[in-house]
Amino acid sequence: MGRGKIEIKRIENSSNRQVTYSKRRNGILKKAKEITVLCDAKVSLVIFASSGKMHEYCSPSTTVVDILDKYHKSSGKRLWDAKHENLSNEIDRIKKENDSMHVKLRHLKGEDITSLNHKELMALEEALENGLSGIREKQTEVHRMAKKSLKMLEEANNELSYKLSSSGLAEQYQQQMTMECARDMGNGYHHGRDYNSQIPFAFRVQPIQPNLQERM
Amino acid sequence: MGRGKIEIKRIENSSNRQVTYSKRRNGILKKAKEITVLCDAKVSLVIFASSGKMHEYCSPSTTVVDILDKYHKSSGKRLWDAKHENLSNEIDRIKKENDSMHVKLRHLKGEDITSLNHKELMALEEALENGLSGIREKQTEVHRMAKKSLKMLEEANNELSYKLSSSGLAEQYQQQMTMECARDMGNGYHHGRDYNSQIPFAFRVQPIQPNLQERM
DNA sequence: AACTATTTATAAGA
DNA sequence: TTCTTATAAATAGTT
Repeated sequence: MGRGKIEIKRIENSSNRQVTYSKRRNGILKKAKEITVLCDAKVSLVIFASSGKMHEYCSPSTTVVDILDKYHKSSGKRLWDAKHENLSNEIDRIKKENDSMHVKLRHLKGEDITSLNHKELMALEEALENGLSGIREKQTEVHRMAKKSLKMLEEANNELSYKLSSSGLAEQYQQQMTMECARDMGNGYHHGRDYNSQIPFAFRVQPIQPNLQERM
Repeated sequence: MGRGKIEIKRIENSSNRQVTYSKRRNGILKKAKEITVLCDAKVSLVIFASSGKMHEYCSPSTTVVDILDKYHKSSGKRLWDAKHENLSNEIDRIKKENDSMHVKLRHLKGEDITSLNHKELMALEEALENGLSGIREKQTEVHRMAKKSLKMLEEANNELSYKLSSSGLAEQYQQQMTMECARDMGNGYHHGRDYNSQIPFAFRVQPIQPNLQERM
């Protein structure tokens, strides 16, 4: 429909193609609007030029999503499923990982080990021993730090007490108590006891290193 | 374009409307195909008649999903996000669970424990000790079962040997060796050794309980 | 569903 | 891009 008849095949001249695209695109959009009004139809039209630029039309009072939902139902073609598939696969993958970790955790806690064979039990035992030794090492270190910190506190307290006494406001009690506490703490690492619980609350002092308390 | 000009407004006569719909729908579909071929365009066209019947066109070598994916990116309109939200939320939830289990597993293996405080270390230690005792218990049990199974084998072997010898085909060697093996196994549970390795291969016999070997 | 008078879309040119 | 216009194509009303 124009000055000459054209064959329906790709227009090789790029600028002609662009012009024709623009005209025909407008034509289709117009037709889409018309059929919508004339015939009560619902239309979803999305056009991409080869350049990548997009135009769309969608009947008033609906959305592309609505149309596609209907499309989905009507065609039986699984529109969303393709998109969902990736997510679903990922969920499956993660769930599997999750389950296997769950099992491992339970095994490490000594639960559900009835189904394990000898080799697996040996591996578990070794893992647990390694874990335990690592943790005890860490605890020893924590204890060492606690002792060190206490020593520093003790010294600080001594100094303060000295200053207090020499300033005429002598107060021996606190210094004495602090020293007693430090002595008690010196007897090595008490497995399973809280150091803090061994110091009367009234004499607990903020550690010099900030946040040290949290790491105990 | 026809015998008379028409106003673009809803066609009230239902059968006229239906006829016009059918004609124009074909027109649009044809135009969509043409622009696809002529101009290298990608088109997704979905039309619903007021009756609910659907027609669609989609450029060759793509799918509606492809087009809509591009639409999605181009328009910035969140087409399936609503649909995906649930799945995405689930993924997030599971991933979090996953991460926390990962951390727990590493802790139980004695890794990444630098950030733990004293209380947490104590709890870990206890968990590991519990796990270890559970597993050692289990191993003891496995060992007991192995011994029992061996004893049964021994008896079976004795019986077989007896039958062999009394049938005139006396063969003492195997019986003797089997008894030696059993004696060696009687000295309690050897931590970290494989029972099977203590039995000369030639004299290993299928256990009476099926699959027992697997559970060792 | 076909026909056809008309309207509409658009190819080519400017 | 936009306008113009000759012509092809679409289609409204009819059969």
